[in-house]
Amino acid sequence: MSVIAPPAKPSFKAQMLQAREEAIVQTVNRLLAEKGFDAMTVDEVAAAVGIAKASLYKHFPSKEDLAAAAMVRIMQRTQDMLAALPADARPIDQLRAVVRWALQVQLAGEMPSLPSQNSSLRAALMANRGYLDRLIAVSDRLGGWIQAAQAEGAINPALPPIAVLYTLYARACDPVLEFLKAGGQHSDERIVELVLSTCFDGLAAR
Amino acid sequence: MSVIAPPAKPSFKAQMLQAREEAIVQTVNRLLAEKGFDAMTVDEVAAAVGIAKASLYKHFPSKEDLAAAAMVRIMQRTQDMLAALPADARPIDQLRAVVRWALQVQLAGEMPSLPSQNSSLRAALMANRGYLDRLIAVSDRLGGWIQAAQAEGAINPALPPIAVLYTLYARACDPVLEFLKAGGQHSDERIVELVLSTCFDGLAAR
DNA sequence: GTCTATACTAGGATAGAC
DNA sequence: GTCTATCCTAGTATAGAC
Repeated sequence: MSVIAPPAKPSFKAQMLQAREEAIVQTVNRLLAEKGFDAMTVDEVAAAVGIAKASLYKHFPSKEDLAAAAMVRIMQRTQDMLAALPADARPIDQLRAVVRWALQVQLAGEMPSLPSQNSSLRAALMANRGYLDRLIAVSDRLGGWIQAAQAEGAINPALPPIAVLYTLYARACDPVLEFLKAGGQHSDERIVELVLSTCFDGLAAR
Repeated sequence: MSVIAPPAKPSFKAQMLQAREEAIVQTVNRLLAEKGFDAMTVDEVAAAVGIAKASLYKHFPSKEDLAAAAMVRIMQRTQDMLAALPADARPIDQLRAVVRWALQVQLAGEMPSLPSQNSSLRAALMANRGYLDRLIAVSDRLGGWIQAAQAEGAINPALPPIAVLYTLYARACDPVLEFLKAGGQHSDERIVELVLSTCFDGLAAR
């Protein structure tokens, strides 16, 4: 141990480092949303960030770790978003707000798609404590609202809560948004409301 | 032109050829459902069929053509299924029957996932007449039922028909089924009914 | 920690004999 | 039309100088 006391604030150099890493992760997040893990190449990431590929590997030991960092980031953003919700709203409204936010993130091109079952990314994520902890925290929060909403009859009580949870996650990455946006006939706000409507109210008329 | 008249029936050799190609396409279809286009390798296909990779390329000029053949096949199966529906049912019931069938196909591991926006497969499909024609035919059929169902108030008339159509296509590949199946808590029949319910009736209680 | 240059591998596609 | 053997590109990862 050094006798010199460490500085209370991170050094300028460390701040630069962290800023660079944040820029990298942000780029990866966007590319994951655009093309998915397999189609995204490390060359591409390096070019977009504006550094050499070898430099990337000084920050992250593999492509999987690179992507995992972006996945941790989006889960963290989700947790932050949940924490910022007004605590006194009805559970069903909390859930609608969460889904609305996720749809907006997706339309902004910032929502990485769900890693497919046998992707090497899936294995990396399931071994990543930072990711798993956040995923569980988010799921617990949503699960609480789901059960509360079912108890007060705002969500169909015949549905297993886990099925509702999966449905919400899936809607956050729903390809329908991409299709509707490509059609170009509706504004982003309208697309969000359409998908929200089909998710909570279904296709059938009430 | 030969003076000899061609045989009215395809030769034994031609039948063998077609049978082999059908076996190939069936294998490709299964692998596309399991892993998707990018993760599926041609080596894998060849091994599963039990022939050399070079032989595959005698039948199909590229990996994209291989996959396209499987996509044409699933669209053809869809058309056949539509043709077999009783003509006198209500439009909403026709739509429910189609989605139920698609969900069953997915649970059977025979539904290739939607090709993502920038996949090389997408380009190949959009240049493939056999695929496009079938896609359009199916979409027209479904579109007719959607509008009829809206006219009689069985589907929410506030939804643009195209949004309903995209939603139905997306549900046919919904990752929720995979998740619920992996959970192992529900039978296949129950999973189908759950997803059908969330699709048509939504999450909110009636 | 950044770079240039390179090693290594997976995977799509082809040559050429039979 | 099937095979074995090979080519070639793309893409992950690393070496080594500064």
